[in-house]
Amino acid sequence: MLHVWLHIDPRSSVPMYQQVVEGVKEAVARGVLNPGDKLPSVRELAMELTINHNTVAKAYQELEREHVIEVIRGRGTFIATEPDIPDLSVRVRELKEEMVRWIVEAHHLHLSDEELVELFQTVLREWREGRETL
Amino acid sequence: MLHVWLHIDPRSSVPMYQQVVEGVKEAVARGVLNPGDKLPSVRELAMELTINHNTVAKAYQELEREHVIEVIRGRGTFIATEPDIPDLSVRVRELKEEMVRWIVEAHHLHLSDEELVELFQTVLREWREGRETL
Amino acid sequence: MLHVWLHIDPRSSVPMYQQVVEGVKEAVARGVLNPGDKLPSVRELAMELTINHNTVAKAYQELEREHVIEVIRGRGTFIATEPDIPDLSVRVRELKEEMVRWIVEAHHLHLSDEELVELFQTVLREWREGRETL
Amino acid sequence: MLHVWLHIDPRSSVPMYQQVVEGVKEAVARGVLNPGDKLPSVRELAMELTINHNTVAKAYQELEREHVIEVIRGRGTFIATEPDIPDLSVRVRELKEEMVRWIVEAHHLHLSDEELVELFQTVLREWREGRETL
DNA sequence: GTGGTCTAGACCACT
DNA sequence: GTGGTCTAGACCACG
Repeated sequence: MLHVWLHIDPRSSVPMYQQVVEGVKEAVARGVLNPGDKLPSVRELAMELTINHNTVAKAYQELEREHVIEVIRGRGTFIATEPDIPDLSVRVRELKEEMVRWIVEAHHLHLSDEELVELFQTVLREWREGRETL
Repeated sequence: MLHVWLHIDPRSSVPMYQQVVEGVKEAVARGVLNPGDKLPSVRELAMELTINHNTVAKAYQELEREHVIEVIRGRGTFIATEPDIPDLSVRVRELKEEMVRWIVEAHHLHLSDEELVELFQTVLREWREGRETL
Repeated sequence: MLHVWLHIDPRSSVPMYQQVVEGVKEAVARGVLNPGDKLPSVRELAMELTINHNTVAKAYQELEREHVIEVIRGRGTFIATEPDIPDLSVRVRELKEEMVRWIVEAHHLHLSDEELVELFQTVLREWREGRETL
Repeated sequence: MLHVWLHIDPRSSVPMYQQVVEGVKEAVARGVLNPGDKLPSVRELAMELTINHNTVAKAYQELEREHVIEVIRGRGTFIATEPDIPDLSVRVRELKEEMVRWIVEAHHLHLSDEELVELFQTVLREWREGRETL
C-alpha cells in the first residue's frame, strides 16, 4: 500500500524531516489520517520515500512532541486521540506574526487589502473543498 | 540619523540578513520608506545594527533581486520606483502555499474557519492602524 | 476477581513491564498487597491487562530479583515475607541520585529549597492519606 | 580548557545525549554556568567527551527547546538569559509523580517516612553545599 | 568558524 | 517486528 498523502521534495530548502512533519499534519487536518490510525513504520516510510530512516524518525519524534502522534513501543505509531495544546497563546502569536509578513509581501506585490483578504478566503475555500473531496 | 525602522534579533532562528530584508520591506509597506528614498550604505547600516557588513550586503542583494531597492553605482541605494514585478505569479503562488501551511497549523490549534478569517481581519486592521500612526 | 490495584498505560514512554513492577511495588507499599498474598499467574494477569504474557513474565522476574515477590514452583507467586535487602546501600545511593536529578529539574522551574521540602511533605501527606483510605 | 562540569558514562542505560542535557542543566543549577556564558561548540565538546558531534547536537537542540540555552547562528551557543517556563503546572505534576515513586521505593527499602524526609533534606543540603563550594 | 541536516549502517530495548 | 540511539563522515547555510 502506498501512502499517497505524503510527497517529499529533496531539493527543497525546507528540511526533509520537516516536510514529513508538515505532510502528516496536513493529512490529519484534511481528514486523510484520523485519530487512532496507524502510521507506516519508520523504516517502511523511509523506504517508500527513499530517504534515510533517521530522517523519518526525527520527524516522528517532532510530531510526538507536538502531540500529533502517539508512539506505542514495539507496536507502532498512531495518530493521537487527544490533541493537547499547552502553549496555545504562544502559537497564536506566531500565526499573527506570519500574517503580518503576508501583508507586507502583498504590498510589494501591489495587492490591495481587499485583494489580500479575498486571496486568503479563496485559499481557505479551496483548501476546505479539497479536504471534503478526499 | 538613526534608522529606528529596523530592529534585529540575533537570537532569532530566522537569519539576520533575512530580518533586514523583511525589515526594509515592512518599512516600505508601512510608508516609512518611500520610492526614491536613499538607504544607508552597507557599512553605515552594519555599524548601526552592530552586525557584519557582509550580512547587510547579502540583504541588499536580496532586496535588489526582489526589485524593492535599486543600486546606482557611485550614488547609493534607493527604494525602487519601478512597480513591475516580473515573477508576480510565482510569488503569489508562494504566498498561497504559505497560507495553506498556516491553515494546517491553525487547524491543529482547533481554530474554526470563521475564527481564522476573523483573526486575519483583526491583524490586518491593527496593522493598518499602526501604519497610519507611524 | 479483578486486580484494580494495577493500571497500565501502553502509550506511556515508560516500558509496560516496568509499569507492572512499579504497580506491584506501590500496591505493597500501600498495604493493598501484603506478605504471603498470592499474585495472579502470569497468564491471568496478562489476560486481564490485555498485554503480552512475556511482558508480565519479565515484570515478575524483575520483582523477584528485587525480593518483592517469591516464586514457588508449582504453587504460584507470592508477596515476599523476607525483609532483607542484600543491595540496600546501592539502592539508597540510586535513590539519592534520583533526588539530585529531581532537585536540578526543580531548580529550572525556579522553585526555592523551602518550596521543594514543602512540596515533598505535601505529596507524602497526601500519599499517606490515600493509603489509609484504600 | 577542559569542561570539568560534564561527565558522560557511555555504558549507562540513560542515553548519552540526555546525560549531556542533564549535565548542562546541573551546571546551570549549580551556578557553574551562568546566563550569557558560552558553551563549547558542538564539535569541541564532542571531541572532548570522545562522542559523536551529532550526539552533542541533539543534546543542544533539546536544551534549546527547553529554553536552557540560546543558539546564535554562526556565533555559538550560550546559556539563556531569560528562562521561560510555559508549561510549569505539567512539569510540577511530573515532579510529584516522581516523588511518589520515591515513597514506594523507600517502603521497600524499609525506610520510614521520617527517614525518607530526612534523606531528602540531607541530599538537598549536600547539594546546596556542593553548589556553594564550586 | 558556527549549528543544522542527511546518509549508511550498526546495536539496543521493548512487545 | 517496533522505535531509539549512536557513529562516521558528508554537505549546507549563516556570520
